Amino acid sequence: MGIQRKTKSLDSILNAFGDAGEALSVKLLLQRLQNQVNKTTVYRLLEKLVEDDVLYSFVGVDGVSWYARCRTCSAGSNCRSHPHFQCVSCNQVRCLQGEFSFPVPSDVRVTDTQILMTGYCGNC
Amino acid sequence: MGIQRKTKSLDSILNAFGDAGEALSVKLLLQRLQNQVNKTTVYRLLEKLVEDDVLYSFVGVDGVSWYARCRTCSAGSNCRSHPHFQCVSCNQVRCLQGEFSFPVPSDVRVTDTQILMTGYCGNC
DNA sequence: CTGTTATTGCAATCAAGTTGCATTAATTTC
DNA sequence: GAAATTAATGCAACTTGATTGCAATAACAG
Repeated sequence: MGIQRKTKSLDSILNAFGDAGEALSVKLLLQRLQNQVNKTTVYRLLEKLVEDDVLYSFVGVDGVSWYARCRTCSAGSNCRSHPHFQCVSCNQVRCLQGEFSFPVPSDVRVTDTQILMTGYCGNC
Repeated sequence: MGIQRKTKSLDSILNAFGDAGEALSVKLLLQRLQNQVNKTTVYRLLEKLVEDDVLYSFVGVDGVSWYARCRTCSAGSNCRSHPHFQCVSCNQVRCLQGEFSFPVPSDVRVTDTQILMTGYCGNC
């Protein structure tokens, strides 16, 4: 159903993401919000924001979901399918640019592609 | 530390995977083993088998781990980095072949790449 | 066969994520 | 601006995938 009302929680969450295109997990987000917003509310708002294409989400190596607002993708384009890098040491996630295409079997219909590279970031 | 003793549980698990290169989650595996092997044991053996490069693992769309023995990759090669397809309807996972390469930022060191395509399989 | 120690099973626990429900607060209508 | 409507919130309880401690069991080396 998407976002319908402009609330304080919504504002806090969007602010937390900033403009850097940084990816956040719910855990990180809650820390950053200093638990001023309830966990359940965060999950629900994130879900709606993804639905509204304001954020997109993907699953990290550890099975945890990450959320980000992509600065390089315009509203309509499918920003769910660009590659991400996650550091196995500090867990930080970074969005990467990049074009790609894959050979796909004829009997499957692909709607989404996730590319997750893992390794060590510059600091680790 | 890897596998050190040949046990019944180990045998059952390896049999469950068969030679088809099919990917299994712990849940599926336990069903297939009809719970003859303890959940904890399954997790521990899977971990060791991945360590020994007998199996490899990756994370599905829902954050659940999947395990598979790849028939197309030889022992030494990095079979962790080939693409997978997961059906969003029946959740089945299929290993795909395919070459790929991506531009990577210079300050990160990539050790692993996961490519997960999602959509609808032939049956769904 | 016996001793060593890897492996196993169980119960308890952890963490991510979800749900039901009563309360609160945006927004609409007048 | 006040009242009514209903989306959004917070809390507690719960679900599920995965992990851990520990005592019992079973590979296997000698």
